Amino acid sequence: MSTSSRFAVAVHVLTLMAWADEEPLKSEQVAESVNTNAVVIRRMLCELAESNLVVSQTGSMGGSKLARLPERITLLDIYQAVESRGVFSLHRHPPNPDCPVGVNIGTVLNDVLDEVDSAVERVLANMTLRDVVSRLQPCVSTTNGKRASVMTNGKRKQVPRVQSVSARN
Amino acid sequence: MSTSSRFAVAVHVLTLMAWADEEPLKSEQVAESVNTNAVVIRRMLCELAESNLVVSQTGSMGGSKLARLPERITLLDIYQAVESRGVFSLHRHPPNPDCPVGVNIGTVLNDVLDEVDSAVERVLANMTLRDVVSRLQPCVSTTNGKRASVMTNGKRKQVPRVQSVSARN
DNA sequence: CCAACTGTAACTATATTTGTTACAGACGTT
DNA sequence: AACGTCTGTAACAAATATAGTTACAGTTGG
Repeated sequence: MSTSSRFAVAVHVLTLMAWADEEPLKSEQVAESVNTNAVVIRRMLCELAESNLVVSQTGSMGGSKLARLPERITLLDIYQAVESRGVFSLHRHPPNPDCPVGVNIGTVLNDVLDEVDSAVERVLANMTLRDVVSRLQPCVSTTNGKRASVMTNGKRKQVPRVQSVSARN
Repeated sequence: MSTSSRFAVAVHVLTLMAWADEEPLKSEQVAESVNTNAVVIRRMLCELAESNLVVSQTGSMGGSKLARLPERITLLDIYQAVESRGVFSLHRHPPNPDCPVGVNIGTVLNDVLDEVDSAVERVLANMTLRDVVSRLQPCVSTTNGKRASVMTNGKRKQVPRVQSVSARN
């Protein structure tokens, strides 16, 4: 149903910034981790900035970092920042108002879909960026007890853009 | 996020059949209420039939009706019949595996998205087609205490296909 | 002043859903 | 058995939405 990976990418981006602590990240660096174009990232960063989740600085030595601590950013904040519409859509064209069902199904469906949306939001409200970073930690190999840097600086091979193997895609 | 109205349409279609009781409906009648093409409806009916929610009969005097009573069809059944994928998608292209965040964010996100999906399913499992019909009733004007028929038989004007006014679209 | 950034517009590419036309096959009716 | 009315389905066109690209103005540190 969702054809959008905006939420996933937004969480990824902000997780990078939480990981980087206070150091501002350049859109180019972020794009390399997400494996997409830097403009796509900058567009998303603008939305996240509008919702006061990140602050960006223009100019040389610029970049973006979290606007507040990771424990104060919930996944609901992120969701609301980048996914405007609810989980489901109603009919593309309005049903026939001359049909007793068609004329009223929208009202009933809206109630149901609102319940669904609320349930989603409740789940997302219960997890913070900090939680995401914590869940990430055990997977990451560290050589010296300190975090590995977000990205190495050297040139890296482009990751091939094959279809993800995840069952979700 | 969801660009698909499949769930909404499926609920609409099945509600029509619940409303029509045992009388089989033709795809053309259903399409008129939904305000779309009959082939779109037939395609969906095939999916609903595969999930054993409706039974269809070919040939003259054919049509489709519910495979079981409305109180034994949950919205979750409908959702699973017509919406294959979860609520959110992961990255369109896999993240950079050379980045400590990129390599593991998918795993963490999958856990979160599974939680979201479960929450959605719990909500949908708690409502049946019968409930939808009940919620519909108070809105429908009946002239004699009996239900109005699903659609009048006469020619009707085509409903203009303007954008729905619902905030959800 | 220059180089390195962000912000943003305009456009293309890709993916997905929806709508349409066409037709084979099923099945009552006559 | 022929006919008209249905479903099932293929093949394709249109509409919509997301993602990716190029280009460039404006900001800022050095």
